[in-house]
Amino acid sequence: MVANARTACKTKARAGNLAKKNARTRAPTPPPLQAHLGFWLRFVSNPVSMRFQQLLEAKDVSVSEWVAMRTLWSRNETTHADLIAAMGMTKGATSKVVSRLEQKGLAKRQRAGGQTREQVLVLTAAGRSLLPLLAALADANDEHFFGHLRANERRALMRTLQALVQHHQMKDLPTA
Amino acid sequence: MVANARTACKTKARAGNLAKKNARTRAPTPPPLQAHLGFWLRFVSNPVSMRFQQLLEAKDVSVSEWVAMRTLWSRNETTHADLIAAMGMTKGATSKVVSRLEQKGLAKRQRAGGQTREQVLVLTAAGRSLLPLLAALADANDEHFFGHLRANERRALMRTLQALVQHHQMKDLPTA
DNA sequence: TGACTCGAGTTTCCCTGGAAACTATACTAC
DNA sequence: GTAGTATAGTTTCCAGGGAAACTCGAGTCA
Repeated sequence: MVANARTACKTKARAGNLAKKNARTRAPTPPPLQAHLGFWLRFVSNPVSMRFQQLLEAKDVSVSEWVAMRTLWSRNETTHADLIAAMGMTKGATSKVVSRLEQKGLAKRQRAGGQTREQVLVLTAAGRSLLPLLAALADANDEHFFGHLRANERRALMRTLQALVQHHQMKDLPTA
Repeated sequence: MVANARTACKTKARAGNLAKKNARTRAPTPPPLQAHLGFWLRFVSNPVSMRFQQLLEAKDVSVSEWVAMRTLWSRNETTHADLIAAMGMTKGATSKVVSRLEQKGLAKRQRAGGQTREQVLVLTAAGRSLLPLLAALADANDEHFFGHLRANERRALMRTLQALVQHHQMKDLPTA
């Protein structure tokens, strides 16, 4: 119970009492992990991401680097702020991703025209030529996991997920 | 191109040539991130997990600790090996989770009967009394994200995800 | 019994991301 | 112009997980 005192310190006596009460009244067995949709989402999402990560590894690129590169590809000029918003990571983490891309020679930081302090980020030639390969890996990974679904099943799943994003106004890009 | 040499070193000239060819032939714009189901899965899964993580934080428990605790709850005797399999983490990471639980007084390592080196892991009284609270948070989180769906929509989503698990024989528990 | 091997669990090292402190540039007010 | 403030981006520190080295108890075979 020692360490639990630390636990309780945030929720104060209320939580402690509740816990005691639950123990005393023999609360029914709580629902299993598998009862939650969140569980299954992650259960599926994890291996999908992990496999993609392994595919990218052969090209010495991480998933977040891929996301950043694909984001830069779409736009002529991307500011660091844009990238932060697009990637849904903190600015610190984003900065580090850009630094890694720069080290690998796949992207460059550039000062915007009028000496502003904002940066413009662009893919290098190497980055642009590598990107289609990475995109192919992304396609292959999706195909591997979802290729056996019928077209309407895939659409249904995608629509469901998009509807959730819409409904909850989720805005962050998944990155890791 | 400097760092890219490093990239190419694994895939050798083949990849390099392919990249060059793609650049030369003006490959069509690769599909956007949003074209992939994997993307949407993670897009939804991430905030769900993150919100759950925040809920758990108030009880000073992490998601992986919750998974471990919920796993221990279900069984009378769980060996460390069982837990590793159930959590889908490496044994090193699992060991650390158990250590944290032990420090917090929520679980205990015990030697199995005959002096074997295998451990049996059990929740402490504190752990058992805390668990229903955590389970309630899991329920609340699921309700928050999926409560607005109709029962048949929820079932459809869950069945789809479970079918994917089945089809690909995914076995790892999501943990982070 | 003693040397060897096997394998359960721990520890160490490294990587990545978040939080927050920090730096430095640009803008505002005077 | 100069002081003060806001903010773009970087750096530092910390936590958690994977990989792999390591430790040590438990069998095996001579």
